[in-house]
Amino acid sequence: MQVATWNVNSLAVRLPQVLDWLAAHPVDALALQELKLTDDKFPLAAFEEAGYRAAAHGQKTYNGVAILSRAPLRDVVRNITGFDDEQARVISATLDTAEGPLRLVNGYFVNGQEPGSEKFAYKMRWLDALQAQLRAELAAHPRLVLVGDFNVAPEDRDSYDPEGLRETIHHTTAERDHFKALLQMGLTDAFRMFEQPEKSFSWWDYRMLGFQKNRGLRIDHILVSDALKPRVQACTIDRAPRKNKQPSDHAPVVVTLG
DNA sequence: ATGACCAGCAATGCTGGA
Repeated sequence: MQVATWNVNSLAVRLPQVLDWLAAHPVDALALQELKLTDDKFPLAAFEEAGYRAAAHGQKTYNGVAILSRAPLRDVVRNITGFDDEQARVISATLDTAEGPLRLVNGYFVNGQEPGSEKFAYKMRWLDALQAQLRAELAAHPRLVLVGDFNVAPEDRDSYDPEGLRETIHHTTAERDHFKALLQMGLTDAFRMFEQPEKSFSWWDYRMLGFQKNRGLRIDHILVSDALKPRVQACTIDRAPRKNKQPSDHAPVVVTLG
């Protein structure tokens, strides 16, 4: 089976591209971020016609996440339990797949703008809360996948300019330590289980010909639990949608589980 | 040297993204 993640930067604008992509890549589940729309505007019928069930957690203008799944969804949890948050950034669900239940946690991690800022402090608090949530989720659901836009480039090789951008947003030691903490609780970065091309990125700035010059970051990730790790067969970034007219600035990431 | 793009909201200029 295949699970994918994609920050679409407005589902209202990107819906046709998402449907086109699903037609070409009929993944079993797709996690979306940055819907930028309320749940009453979520295009459920269009996804159902494409063969997917869906659970969404949206808000006006900003953020918003959703899970699409061919298999039935249950036990949907919105946001982080016990963490009071105005922003719609997390949705979790159990997928009843043919291979058994799979817990999918989909996050649109806080950007954080600039180290030292109030938004960065919120990012750190949010990451602390997410860690606690994931410990509980992992204890309850050994077969777990954490996906989304992490807004963290975990290592130097995940950035087009690791020296020039050292300790700037997405590159700080504090953010990378949070990412490492996720790995230490028994999650594995599926992309790095395989040999990958150098300068593999999942996001490119709209400005400065970022994509054309491959000046990007790898900030969209798929982490698998220990129970699922032996089943991971491939993990790739699909750069093709970034070449579309009116593209999202992010590309989809896809994991194949045996 | 600087800023350069895109989306939403709302009303033309701002916020936020990364």
